[in-house]
Amino acid sequence: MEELNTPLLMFIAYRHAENAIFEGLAAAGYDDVTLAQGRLFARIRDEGSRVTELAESAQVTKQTAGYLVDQLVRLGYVERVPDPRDARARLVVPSAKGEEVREAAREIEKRIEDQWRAHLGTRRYTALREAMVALREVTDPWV
Amino acid sequence: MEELNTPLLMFIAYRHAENAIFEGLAAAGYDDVTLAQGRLFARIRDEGSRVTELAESAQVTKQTAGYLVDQLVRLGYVERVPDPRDARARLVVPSAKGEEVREAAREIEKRIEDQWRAHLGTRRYTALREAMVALREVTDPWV
DNA sequence: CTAGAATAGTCAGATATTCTGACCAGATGT
DNA sequence: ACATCTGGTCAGAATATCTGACTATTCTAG
Repeated sequence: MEELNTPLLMFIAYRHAENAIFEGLAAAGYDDVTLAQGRLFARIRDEGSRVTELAESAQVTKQTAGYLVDQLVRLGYVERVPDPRDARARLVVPSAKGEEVREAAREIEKRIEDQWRAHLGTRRYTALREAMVALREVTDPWV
Repeated sequence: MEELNTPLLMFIAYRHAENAIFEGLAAAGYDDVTLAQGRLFARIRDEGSRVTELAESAQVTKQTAGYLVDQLVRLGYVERVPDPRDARARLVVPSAKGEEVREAAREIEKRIEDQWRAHLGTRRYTALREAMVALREVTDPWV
């Protein structure tokens, strides 16, 4: 096994989890969502998110974000509701079906983390997670 | 700051590094490569890689990989040479210009890892890296 | 050694994703 | 109240990606 750089190692692990979640959801019947739609969907906060927020957090243009939200609306996973705090804005919130998906995704995600914890041992896994949280301070402009 | 799941934390860090490298290369004059091309390019091994290998490692179809390699050839970053071991196959190898880019990218990547190490402290950073390498055993089908 | 299966890669055509530029309506600051 | 900023959309183009079909070469089991 070659010596890969650290960011790439992180990407490998991330993508593994993403694949597992995507495939798990498809197996559970949620097979009409594409990866791009799913990535955006995963960014929606519980209270709902604005299109602009989603665009920033997923690092796409707001046009792209809007386009993907349209499709999620059509598929019945989210709804657009007015944002009471700003008449220009609308909040993208998960529908009932969307909440089901979120729950299912969280379930799978939890299984993956459990697998990782089992593989590394609780001590190392906790340290890893803690280090990733700390790293976010220098890697996430949205903190 | 909310509690993000571990895979997403990894993605955030990865993308930060990817952005920095992409922007750094653009600033150094390599501004004609797209992200998709760059991602594929980053997978090319020193000895050269086959299109099929690149496709597998980047998780795209071989058609897509071939399409991106075509563009990299046209931009002068890689060449296709016959694979002496298999007359069906051709190896994608970096050109002289491609080697320059690789070197520049490695340079930036190193600076990022140095920054991370400085932020976490050598002890935690080393532990993080070591954990990521170990994690690869359960997340990378290509190990 | 040879037929059949597998592998490396390409061509063609369709779909999905993403971008740039222009624009509107509501909010904010002086 | 005027200019500016912000949230979002519309239109059109470029990029990336896929599925399906195909050729050429290699591998494998008789």
